[in-house]
Amino acid sequence: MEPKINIVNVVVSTKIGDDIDLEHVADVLDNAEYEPEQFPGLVCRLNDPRVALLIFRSGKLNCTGAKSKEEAEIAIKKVIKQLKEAGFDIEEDPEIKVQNMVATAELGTEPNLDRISTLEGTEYEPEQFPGLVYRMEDPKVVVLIFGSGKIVITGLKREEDAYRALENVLNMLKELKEIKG
Amino acid sequence: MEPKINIVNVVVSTKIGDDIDLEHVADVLDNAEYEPEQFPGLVCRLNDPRVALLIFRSGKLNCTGAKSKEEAEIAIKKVIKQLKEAGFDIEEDPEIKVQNMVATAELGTEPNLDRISTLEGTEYEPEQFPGLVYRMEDPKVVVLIFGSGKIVITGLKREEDAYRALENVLNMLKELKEIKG
DNA sequence: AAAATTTTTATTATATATAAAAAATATTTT
DNA sequence: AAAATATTTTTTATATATAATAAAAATTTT
Repeated sequence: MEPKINIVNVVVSTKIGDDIDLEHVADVLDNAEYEPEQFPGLVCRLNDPRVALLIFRSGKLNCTGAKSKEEAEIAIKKVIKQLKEAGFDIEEDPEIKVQNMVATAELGTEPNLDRISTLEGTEYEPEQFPGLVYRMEDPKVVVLIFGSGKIVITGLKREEDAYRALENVLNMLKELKEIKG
Repeated sequence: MEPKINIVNVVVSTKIGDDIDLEHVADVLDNAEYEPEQFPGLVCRLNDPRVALLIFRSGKLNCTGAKSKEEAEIAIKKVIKQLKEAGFDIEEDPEIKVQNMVATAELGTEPNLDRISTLEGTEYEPEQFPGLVYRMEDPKVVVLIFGSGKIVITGLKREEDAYRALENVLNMLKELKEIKG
């Protein structure tokens, strides 16, 4: 039985133009919110795919909330189409880079967080936050481990690293004799 | 369609004896916790029915967490049986009084809490607590109204008052034109 | 004399912590 | 004054606590 990894959030960035008039964009994009004194980026929310896009005056763009890089690309294409139709000078097929992914997984056992917290690279303050924070070196990600056995892996650039990170956590539990080898 | 009321908690009180040695009770009752410097009552938790009983030196007893008066009675009978078997001088069939009931219900609409908060008898401080507090005069209960349309009625002595309280809230919404009359 | 202690229960917003990009502003350190 | 961080926003899973409500009991503290 293969360990199951669920990608729950993908953050990507790209560049769709130069010196974009965000006030103008706010008028032509229907789900746009632009409050420059609060944040320099314009926020645009799509329902399908369900994501949030941040567009900056520089032409740089972030997309958050997608379940895959492909989903983020579809969302970005949608916004590009709308902006081109409104007459903006926009890059049609920009290079999209994954900046972060968040994954969830299950350990299949209920770990003793107090025992794990004796290891290096871990932080565990249950009255501040119920999850143990494990900063892994290779792959360079952060894993949140919960008493339920559920874990959250974040800081991912590639999906395959989620499997390596989960393997590392399982091996760590074996060494702590939390799981039979 | 009849409005649906769910009784989620019933608190009852009774008196099962006089001058009870709680230290002794703590020894013979298996799920008992007795920490007199923390609280003068002995706490006993049952799994079936799932309730908590507080027993006091005076012989007075509270039962919380039951879903009905009958469930509370069954729980109390169970504890009485155990205490009698341990040799305590205990009342076998004491009078049980409902002191409080908590009910939940649904309004069937998502109310505007800000508008309701203009009415007398209401308190609404969303950053302190998300529910609006409505102190009703007749029946004398407190209703918590949430933005989801779910409500909590507490301070109930009789189940029928829950229906009257719900009716009152629905009428109030009609007058505020939150619901079509 | 009044308030806190404990127990139960539904309700739900918010805070807590994690990573990452973007750019503008606000502190902080040099 | 200049350079260097920190905060702002967005998303997402995870899971705790806390906020307020009523009621009884008896003890301690205010």
